[in-house]
Amino acid sequence: MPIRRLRRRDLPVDTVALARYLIGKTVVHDSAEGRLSGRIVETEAYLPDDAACHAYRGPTPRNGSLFLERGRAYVYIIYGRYTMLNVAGGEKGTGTGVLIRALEPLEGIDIIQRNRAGLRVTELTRGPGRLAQALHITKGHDGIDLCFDPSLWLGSAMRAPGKVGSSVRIGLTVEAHRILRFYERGNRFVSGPRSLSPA
DNA sequence: CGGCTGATGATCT
DNA sequence: GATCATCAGCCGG
Repeated sequence: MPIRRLRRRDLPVDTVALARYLIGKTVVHDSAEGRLSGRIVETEAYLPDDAACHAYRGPTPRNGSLFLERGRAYVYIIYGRYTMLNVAGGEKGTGTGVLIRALEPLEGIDIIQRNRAGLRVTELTRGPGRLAQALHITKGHDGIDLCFDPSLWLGSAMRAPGKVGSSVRIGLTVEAHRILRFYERGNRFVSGPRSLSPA
């Protein structure tokens, strides 16, 4: 299966549908060191009526990318050190998106490991902070168009996704009951406690 | 494996 | 000044 760039019209407008759609798809970073890529195995949806969504209280300098057309990257830093990659969703101006929570490494694992000595392969891209570090994604990518950017982009599935499970989202203190997290069942690169992600 | 905790700085009020 | 869409390290079972 050759990889193909996802077009904007491929992306479902509904954010929950987008979060499910992205399972199995590919994140590609054609970096100066070579191609770094991974298969998306876990996502979370953040909705307009959702107090956990960064856009919930309206636009600010940080969250502006969530209000762009779907397929734009929303990249921000949490806890002063971890970078989070999101895909903006919905119609332009809505303020909604999907957090990429875990990847299965595809290409560039040697480059990734060179910078993360001592970490097991399964730890490299398990979790949103880790995957951004592994693929060398930085706040400089905030706002770029993942449907057109030459360096960071979304690709078609290299392998068809397995069954998709769902659960509450991880790490939230508000809206903690909503079932808006999606993951590929049985995939060992999925983050969080095993009890949240039954095969 | 699961649970707990401290680190750490950008962001917003 | 408070709040975090997290993680690594450490400990117990």
